[in-house]
Amino acid sequence: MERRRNHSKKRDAILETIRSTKSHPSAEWVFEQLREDFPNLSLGTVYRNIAEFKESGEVMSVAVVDGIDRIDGDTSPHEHLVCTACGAVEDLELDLQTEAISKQISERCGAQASRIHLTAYGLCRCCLKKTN
Amino acid sequence: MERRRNHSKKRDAILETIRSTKSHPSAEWVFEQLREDFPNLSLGTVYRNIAEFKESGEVMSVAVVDGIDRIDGDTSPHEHLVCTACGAVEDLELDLQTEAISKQISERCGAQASRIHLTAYGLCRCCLKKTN
DNA sequence: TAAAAAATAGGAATCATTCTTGTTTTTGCG
DNA sequence: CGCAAAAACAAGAATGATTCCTATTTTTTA
Repeated sequence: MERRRNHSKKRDAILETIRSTKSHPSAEWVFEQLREDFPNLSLGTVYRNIAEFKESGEVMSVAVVDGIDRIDGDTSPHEHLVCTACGAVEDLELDLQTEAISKQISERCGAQASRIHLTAYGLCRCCLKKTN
Repeated sequence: MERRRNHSKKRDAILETIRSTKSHPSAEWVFEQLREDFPNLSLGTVYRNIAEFKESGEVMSVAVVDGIDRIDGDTSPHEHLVCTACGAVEDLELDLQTEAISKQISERCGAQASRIHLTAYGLCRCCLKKTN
């Protein structure tokens, strides 16, 4: 039951902004980035479009840091590090056997996993340096 | 700088309730469970104590499902399944090489991971049956 | 038992997110 | 083109989980 979507400059810009960063932004951050190009952009529009992107699978949320949802425009399988000091969310590329994990879940629990998220919590390189 | 903690029946009961379930409850759920034994219990007290348990490492949050924080009184290393249909959070026991993963993170990113969370999203056994 | 410290109840405040409504933009069509 | 229907939007109100505040109660200490 796909609803037809009209073209929208703002929606395109929102998706482009999300895709062009590796910062795993919040809705607020996306909004701030676009404020210059679209002075009358509404934060609600950013939230609404992000929700739609999530439904269509173009964007996924990867973490909730300090109560704020952080999203990723890269939906290919990869993992994340959440820095418990500065709140940064970074990409990881581990050799995670997601197939084997899904199989284990199916066999042991009778459940069907559609996505496997691995999130490491700790100190990013920057914050680790500062503790020395 | 550990603050001295007095003894408190309610705090003990809150921790016991959290530890005695595998449902990975919300604060609200814990509150409801204790309402019978402590008719004048305050939801704020549950939140405050959960926050303290998190700080002391006795409890950890394992997922945010539909905007609600879900906690676990079992802080031993294990993984979770979040059912995208009914919102249940279940324990998994996978053969995850967390040591090797932490090592990879350190070598590739220079970061120091203190916890590795693996969360699978999909259909639990019950909800999977219903889709047949 | 009395004062000091800690914990709580109750309710107000916060704040990310969602919803509502009136307006603007886009699209399809004559 | 010009116009009506559909979709998208701005602005701000509403929601709801969580946190904060303060007066009261419980626990500890001596």
